[in-house]
Amino acid sequence: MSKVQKLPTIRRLPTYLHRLNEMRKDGVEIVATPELAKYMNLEAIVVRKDLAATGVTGQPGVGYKVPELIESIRAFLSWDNTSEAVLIGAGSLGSAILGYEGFEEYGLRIIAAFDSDLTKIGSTVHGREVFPVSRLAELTRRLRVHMGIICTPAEHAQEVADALVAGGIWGIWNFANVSLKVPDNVVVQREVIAGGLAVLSVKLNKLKHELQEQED
Amino acid sequence: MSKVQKLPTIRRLPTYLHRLNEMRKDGVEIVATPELAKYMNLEAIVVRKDLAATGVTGQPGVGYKVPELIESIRAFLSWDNTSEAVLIGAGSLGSAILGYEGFEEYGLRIIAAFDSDLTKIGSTVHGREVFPVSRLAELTRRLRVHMGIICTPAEHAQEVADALVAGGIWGIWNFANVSLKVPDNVVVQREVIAGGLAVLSVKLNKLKHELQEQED
DNA sequence: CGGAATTTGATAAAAAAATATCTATACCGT
DNA sequence: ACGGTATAGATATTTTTTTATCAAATTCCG
Repeated sequence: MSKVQKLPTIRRLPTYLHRLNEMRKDGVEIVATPELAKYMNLEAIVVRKDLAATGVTGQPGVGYKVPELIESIRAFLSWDNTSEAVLIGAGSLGSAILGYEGFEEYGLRIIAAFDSDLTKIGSTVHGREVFPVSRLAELTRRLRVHMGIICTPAEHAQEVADALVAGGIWGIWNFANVSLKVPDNVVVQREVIAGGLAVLSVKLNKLKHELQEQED
Repeated sequence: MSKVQKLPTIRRLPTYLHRLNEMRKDGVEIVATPELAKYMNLEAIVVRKDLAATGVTGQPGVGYKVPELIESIRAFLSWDNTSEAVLIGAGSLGSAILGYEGFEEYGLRIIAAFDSDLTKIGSTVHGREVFPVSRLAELTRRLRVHMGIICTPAEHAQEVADALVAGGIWGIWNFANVSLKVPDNVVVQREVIAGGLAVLSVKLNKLKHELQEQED
């Protein structure tokens, strides 16, 4: 399985997309890189390169057409066709994700939730029915869902992943703080929230040191 | 304000740290890079470089001492002294973050929550009292807190950021889907959850194409 | 209508990150 | 004790990402 290129660009694309959707709603038809760059806290040339990576072209001296940009980014990320997912673990994090309405913008629809807590089963969370995890593999297969979002405690994440694999899953978005073992033909994206905290910590420390130097 | 180096390394460090803490709890005293690499789904040499960046040294032919590694990573990230934070927006995402017990491991203690919902004020969420946002600037200053975690809807994030800045904040961890305007002496780390989804989408698509090629 | 300012896109350069190679050190089993 | 295997660390190389430079296209303003 070969490697995905332009990782940093890919990570930035959803943010452009979100801003562009806002602009379109506001009736903006043309946008130039300096404006997006300012929004993103990036250099304009980074933005230009990112947009070019998706295949659009702009008009020199003018900018890019907002609708074209949106389409190009969505196509590049394969977000032009909504894909369906199941979510496992309807605790506080799972509920937060189920309640987040922005995912439609990102081509994702969560169609069902699973939990091991018997009191939750049969209820709905943000409009999705909660099923018992014992039915996860079966329903994943029957619903022909290709993505699973794991929001369980770390200690149950591997069994959930196994069930998803048994159900024929293609991709797993893993919010549990563990490394999952899956076959080669399944893609896992592990979300490590503390990664951002680490970056913030280092930036803060750097700032602190710079201020101290100024005092000298 | 100069740039932070070794970003990818910094983002990986919390994951090493988490695993190392588990190992220590299990009584493991020595660890070698191949093992960590397997856990991280990385090449061993990446791990060795990452660890070296924090300043530790290992024993050729043996590995690293687990406690030393932990200390080195924590010191590098300034996580050896717990720092305090306030959280704004006690909705589902805010609650999820308040309920996450792993942050102590990452040197972070959330000491208070704020919300604009009058029915929440005075109650506690996962052990933290909820204060009205109107008191955010005042309490931030009085509590001498240096980090704010924004979990409000996007439309209120800027006013919250302004209040934090007024309260003398140093760093903001922003989970709202907007770009915040803050003075130069305040660091913002924006968490874009959809970035991970974008990476997953691209990987999935790549996999799909590779499978199709094999069929030919 | 003309010149200044803006912006894209192409090309080139620099910086950062990942990967490879090699050497010295330690362990393990015999 | 010895030879095979495993590992860290130093150095070098390659790849990826970011940044710079410049020409061509467009707009705006006088």
